[in-house]
Amino acid sequence: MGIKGLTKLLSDHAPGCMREQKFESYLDRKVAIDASMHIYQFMMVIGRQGDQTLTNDAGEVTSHLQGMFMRTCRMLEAGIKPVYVFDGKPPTMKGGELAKRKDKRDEAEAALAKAKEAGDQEEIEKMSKRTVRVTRQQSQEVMQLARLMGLPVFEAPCEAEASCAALCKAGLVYAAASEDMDTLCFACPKLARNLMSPASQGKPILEFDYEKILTELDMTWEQFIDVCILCGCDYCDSIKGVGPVKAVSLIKKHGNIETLLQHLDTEKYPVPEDWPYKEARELFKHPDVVNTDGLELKWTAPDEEGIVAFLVGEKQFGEERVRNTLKKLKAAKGKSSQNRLESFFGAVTVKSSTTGKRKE
DNA sequence: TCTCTCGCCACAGACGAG
DNA sequence: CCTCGTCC
DNA sequence: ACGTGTGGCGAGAG
Repeated sequence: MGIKGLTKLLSDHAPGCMREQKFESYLDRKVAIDASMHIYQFMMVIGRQGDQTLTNDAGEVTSHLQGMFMRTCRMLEAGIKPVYVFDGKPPTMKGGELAKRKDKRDEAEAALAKAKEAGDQEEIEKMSKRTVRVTRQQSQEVMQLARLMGLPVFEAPCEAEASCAALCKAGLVYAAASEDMDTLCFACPKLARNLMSPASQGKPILEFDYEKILTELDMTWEQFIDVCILCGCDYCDSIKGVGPVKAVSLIKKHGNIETLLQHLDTEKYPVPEDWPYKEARELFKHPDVVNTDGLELKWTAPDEEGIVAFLVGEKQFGEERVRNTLKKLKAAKGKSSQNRLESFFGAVTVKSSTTGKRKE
């Protein structure tokens, strides 16, 4: 997923749309998150040895729950209020892209089988990462966990990113937190990247401001979408020889893809046959999303016993570990509201930002 | 020579004990 | 600080 | 039962 080279394009042509933010500034902020993407990544990485993952005795994979439980706790601990949005059905337009990926997967599966024969551990690990799948049941388990933790949860009718953008447009969340630049094509007012990286890499949060993108590029929404389609998106092929640089200059010159096509040297730059750029544009402009009319988002306290029953009872997590994690969460809750009060009354005491030692 | 695109590769969590 | 083993 | 994003590097075309 994504628009090829869009990050670099924006930092070249619209640097003002990007702003670094402190992690602390997200205290008490609501953000929409594409949960499916996170699940997918956890499945690839957590508890891996060869092609093994974390499982309970019944052989059910638990890597996704381990990852999501920890990450959700970290967010709540930091005072962030996440909404999880899950992917629905993929748009039919992804067909072409899909076929390609299936081929790649089949290749990886063959390579995996071969590596197993040969007992090549390194190759097994590499290939098994490329054949990861997230089942419907696994997604639903994460939904169940998220609800137990008191978060609002949505199943998007189609792509999760589009619904995240819709929640943001409706003012229900401050930003969509995603690594996927597609989100901006849906006119999402604010996109936050690296939201969870302070722990992993120490990168600051990077915000993209949609209005500033249009202002600095001096383009309309439609023109920006056309640039993204030319750069290369999931919905259709792009023109060979045209990348981010030419995409911007061509749209600046001609205004839209239709006009551009009339002037393009199709000898040098062959346009794909049956190129459905109009349909792609339509998907960005009018995606199928959750209905936000009269919608209210509510966060409630985690249901500790419910979580224990699920994770410990069914999935064989260590009870002490689970309860400990939830305890830390409770403690942090008091602290974060205290911070909020302090800043409300003007007592700006942001001190221990680096090493959070517990108080004596 | 420089610019741009493309293809191939690598990589990806979070915790806590020591 | 870090590396490394473990999480299920 | 659909499935990534990113950066780096070198090749090749213009």
